[in-house]
Amino acid sequence: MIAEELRSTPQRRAVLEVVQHAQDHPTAAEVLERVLEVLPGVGAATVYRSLAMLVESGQILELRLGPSAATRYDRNVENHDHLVCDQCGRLADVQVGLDPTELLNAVSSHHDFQVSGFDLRIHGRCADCSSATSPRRSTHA
Amino acid sequence: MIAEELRSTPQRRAVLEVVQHAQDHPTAAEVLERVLEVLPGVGAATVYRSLAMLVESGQILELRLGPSAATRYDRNVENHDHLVCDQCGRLADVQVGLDPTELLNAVSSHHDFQVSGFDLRIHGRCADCSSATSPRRSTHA
DNA sequence: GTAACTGCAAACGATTTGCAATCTC
DNA sequence: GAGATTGCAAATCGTTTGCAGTTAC
Repeated sequence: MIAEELRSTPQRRAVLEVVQHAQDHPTAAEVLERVLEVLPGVGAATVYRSLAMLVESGQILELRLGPSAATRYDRNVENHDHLVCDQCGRLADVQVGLDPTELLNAVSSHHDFQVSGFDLRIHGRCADCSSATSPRRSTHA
Repeated sequence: MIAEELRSTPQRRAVLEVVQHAQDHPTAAEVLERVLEVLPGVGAATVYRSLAMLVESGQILELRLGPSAATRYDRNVENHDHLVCDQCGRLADVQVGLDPTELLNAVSSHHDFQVSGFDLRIHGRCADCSSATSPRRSTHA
């Protein structure tokens, strides 16, 4: 029952570094790619394990889109929301500035649910996809 | 360039029926299971294809949670939000009553993004998981 | 009649896991 | 030195795809 200690290894530091410095929302594969530039030889499994650990400890966020799309990771832990293009799957951060603290508290008591946070996804079409003539197939679902 | 017609088949009707009558948020596998009770012999691929089609035509919603969690489907297309238990992955609908129409409009113009809708996910721990002594591993992430 | 749809099985891609060697505390 | 962590490879699992036969319109 003793809490396992979380060790600081070069791999974990590199993964965190990569995600925190990313300007986009990289997939695990992209994170691996970038980590490899700094720490050649790192295994994919290690990256997956590190990402899971960072998500669990709240240092980064994970975002899933369509059924067969890879999970993406987000450095920004500040309250912010996401713009999701349903057409091409592109992801962007937005600051909507919602503060539904009261609502969340209400939900919490009404539903016997311990709220830890929330995530607002705004769906639609990005500029590029809006201009496309007749959208039909979606990348993300 | 002629729009393909969408045919009404017993399989598609069954899939829609199952999702619309579900009280929970079934995965594709669960939908298949239930469809099989009514239409023995249906193939998994058909269920996946039907679900994708229903999502695309806006008749049902799809929800993805953790990295290796199966996509779940939601019959409720009305504006509503979700309670996501980070511990066991359980999902529940909530009516938070947010109406960020103005915010969304602002986002739309600020970001050159055509908003079609939004999805608020409230994370935390459900009653069952809250009572558990020391939560450690998460089902969904 | 014909194009769309189905079921099957194989293919895929993302993620996870088992394990021996290695490294951190 | 003990136990956590790593890298590799194999295993999983959800989802997609190719194709020949079938069906809806």
